[in-house]
Order: sequence, then structure tokens, then C-alpha cells
Amino acid sequence: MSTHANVLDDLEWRGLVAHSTDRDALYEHLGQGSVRYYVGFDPTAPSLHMGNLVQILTARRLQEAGHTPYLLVGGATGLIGDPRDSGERTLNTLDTVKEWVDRLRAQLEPFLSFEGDNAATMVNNYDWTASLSTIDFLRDIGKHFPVNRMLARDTVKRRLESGISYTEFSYVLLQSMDYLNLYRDHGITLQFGGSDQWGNLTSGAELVRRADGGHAHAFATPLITKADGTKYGKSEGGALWLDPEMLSPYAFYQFWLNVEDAKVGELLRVFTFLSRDEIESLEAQSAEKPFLRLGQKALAAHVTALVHGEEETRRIEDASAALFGGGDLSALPGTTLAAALREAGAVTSPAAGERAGIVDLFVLAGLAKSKGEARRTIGEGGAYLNNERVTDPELVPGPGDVVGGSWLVLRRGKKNLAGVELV
RNA sequence: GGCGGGUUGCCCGAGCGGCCAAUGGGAACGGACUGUAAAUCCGUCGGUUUAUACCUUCGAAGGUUCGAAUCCUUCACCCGCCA
Repeated sequence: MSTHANVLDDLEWRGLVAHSTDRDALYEHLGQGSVRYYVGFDPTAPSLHMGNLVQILTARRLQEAGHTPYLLVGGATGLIGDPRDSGERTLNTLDTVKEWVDRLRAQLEPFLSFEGDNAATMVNNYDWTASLSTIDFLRDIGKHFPVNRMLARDTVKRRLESGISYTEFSYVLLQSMDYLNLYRDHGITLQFGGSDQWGNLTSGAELVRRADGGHAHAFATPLITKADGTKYGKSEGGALWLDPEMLSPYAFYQFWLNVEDAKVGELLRVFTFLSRDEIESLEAQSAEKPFLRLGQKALAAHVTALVHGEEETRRIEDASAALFGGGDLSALPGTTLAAALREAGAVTSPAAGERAGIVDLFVLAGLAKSKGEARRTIGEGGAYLNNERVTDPELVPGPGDVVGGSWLVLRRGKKNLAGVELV
């Protein structure tokens, strides 16, 4: 079950260790047998997203190396809110948080194995905090947290100007208490999280040491950013959700396919289980012939398969190839075209009687938010019908414009496609 | 509890009675160039049957005025100083 090579070597090669507590001690610890580790996810939204995926996959890497995962869903911490720079959070209701906890649990499960010697375990910090008395909390936990040190933490320091409630200020105590509890009850000796969690991670490790004299380790994964250092996550006007209801698998795939050349290698390391050899070979090929986009294609295929499954990924790949193949759309078999458009996004419109004009069709298909925007796009030369630029906003497509039997292929700009089926 | 400052479009941030759908920056979107890449340049960026028009927006609700994002009142939230 264990470990030819130390898993930390692999994590470091993948660039997944941005910070860690005593690195040599951690290395040795991971080399000595199955380590019980945990990573937490706070229910701040109904779905996990790309940032969480880094943690999920890291958890899986550790499990595959023989270590034992505990996945914590923050039913309690989600009610409090981790302080962030953008300001005080709005508290969510207990019902909302409970619902999100359930959704996150369901989303996490497929990524880890819940069987075998090092089966994964789900825990919820609501279970050990809900009944905790204020007096016990202040005496047993609070006593270990010097306020001067808490004030010195980066996020808190930045929030001191704009304001921070006692609620959020206390967040770190709750998360640290999680570590202490899991250390005591489950023998957990490693926590990891995103690098924005680094302060919380070390606070937890320190609490274990102060309270119990235990030796607890921690490491942080890096923040994944675009090549220019800004955040990812604006593809369809928001975060890169893992929930297919919130972001279609097609859009998810397209996001990865469109990643900048400069980031492909890094993302392959972080988000796929391809081997070092495979990744280095892809990088070499990409450097030589970047226009083939082999790295992006591999990245998109692997990540989409991890999140949405192999079968769905095949369908999306076929759809993308058909729609972006550059060929004549009318040359495609009708069934291929129909399948591709259904992946990309398809709506229906009446074929006879009151036929919709091109402007309305763009709105209907979701390619423009308003008729004004659709008109503007046409004016800018960014609107296409069946790969032909549309110049007349009054155009009313008719039977003569149909491809693949009953379809109109609308496109906005280079990569926003949708199908309209005339019925 | 007192006094002062604030709440503007996706975000930041000007505006402080008419010329304001509201300067500027960022994000986003479109075009050119490409490889469904980056960088660069150009353009767009509340809505409507594109209009020297109308409608809806400047924390909320009322009010003053021919006319308010701009003035007044009340409310909510935030910040600072003093108790």
C-alpha cells in the first residue's frame, strides 16, 4: 500500500506545496506509514469550484499514496465566515448552510475511495461545535490565542481599516479547534488547504501543540492564477463551478481548452493525474507546435473526465471538433451537428408562422443579454449565422438558411456558439 | 449615547440642483492579427421597434422644486473620533 517514492516528492514536483510546516519533518512523517490528514470545505455556495478542485485532487493524490483522508465540510465554520479582503460577509441561514453542506458532500464523494484500509471519512465540524458551551470555548480554546498575534495576521490587519466583526475575527479559533478535535478523536496529524488558508492551517497546528503537546503538520497549495497574476473564473460570468447545473460541462471543457499556453504545464501538473513523463512530453510538444494545442486538449479532456465523467467528455470533444473544425457546417451529417449543438447549448424556435428575426434569435439562444446587445454585436461584425457574418439586423432566417435538417447555427465572436432548432 | 464621514452601474471610483444614463480605471464583450493562446491596436459596454425620443437606475421610503444621484426628513447598514 505504500509508497515507493514519498508522495511529497510528487506534490512538490507538481507545484502543490506553496508553504509547509517543517518540511523535513513532514517528509519523514509521510514516509512512515499511512498518515491521517484532513482538508476542509466551507459551504459558502451551493457548489464547489475550480479552486476547491485543487484540494480535492490533492486529497486524492495523498490517498492513492496510501494515506487516509478525512474530508471536512464546514457546517459550523460556514455559519461564521472566514474573513476575506472584500469585506464582511452576509450570514447565511442555518437552513441554507445545511443544504449546501449536503450538496458539497455529494459533490466530494466521487473523488475519493470510501473503501479499503485507508478509506475516506466525511466529517462535519457542526457536530462538535453546535453543543459546545461558550464558557468551555473561551476557557479551553480561547486561552491559547493571544489577541496581539491574531491582530497581526494579514487578512485581519487589512480588515482592521474597513472593519471586521467579532464573528469573523473568531473564525480562526473554530478552524483551529477542528484540527485539535480531529487530532484527538481520529489521530489526524496533517491538514492542508489553499494558500489563503495558511494562517488558519498554522494556527490549528499550533493549537494542537499548545493544548496537547502534539506534533501536527500542515501545508498549503498555491493559488491558481492566470499568467498575468489575476484570478481565474470569469468564463461565463462567474466561478468555474463543478456543478453541471451551474456551469455546463461543455463550458467547463471550453474553459480548460482555452487556457493560455504559458499556464498549460502548470495546470496539467495540478489538475491531472498524468505522469511526469506524460506531462513533460506534452509540454515539449506544445512548445514545438503550440498551434496544435495538444496540452490544452489533454488538460480539458482529463479534467472534464474527472469532474463530469468519461462519457460526457467524449460527447463534448466530438461536439467541439465538429463545431470548431472550421469546415462547412452543411457538410456535417445532421445527427453529428444536432448532437454537437445540444452540447453547446440549443433552443427551439418556430419554423413557420411568426418566425423570429436574427436579433431575437441571438437573445433567445443566450448569446446576447438584450436586443440592444444583439444589434450592437451585429454592428460590430461579431454575429454569425452558419459561419457567415450577419450584417443586416432585420434578417429573418428562413428554410433556406437551415443546416443539418432543421438547425440554425448562431455564433457570437469566435467561440460563443449556440444552435436554434426550427420546429 | 454624542459628533463627524459614507452607501453610485459587474468591481473600484468621480459627480454634489438642469448640459447626467451619469468622468475615469479595471473586468467583460466585439473587430483586426493569430492557433478556440498571449501581447498589441481599435471599438462597445442600462433597456426599448436606433430614437436631437421614451423608460428604469445613483442604500430604502417620503418630501421640496418647473427640474434631484445632487437639497430636506425618516429608516437601514458601514466607517471614524469621543463617552
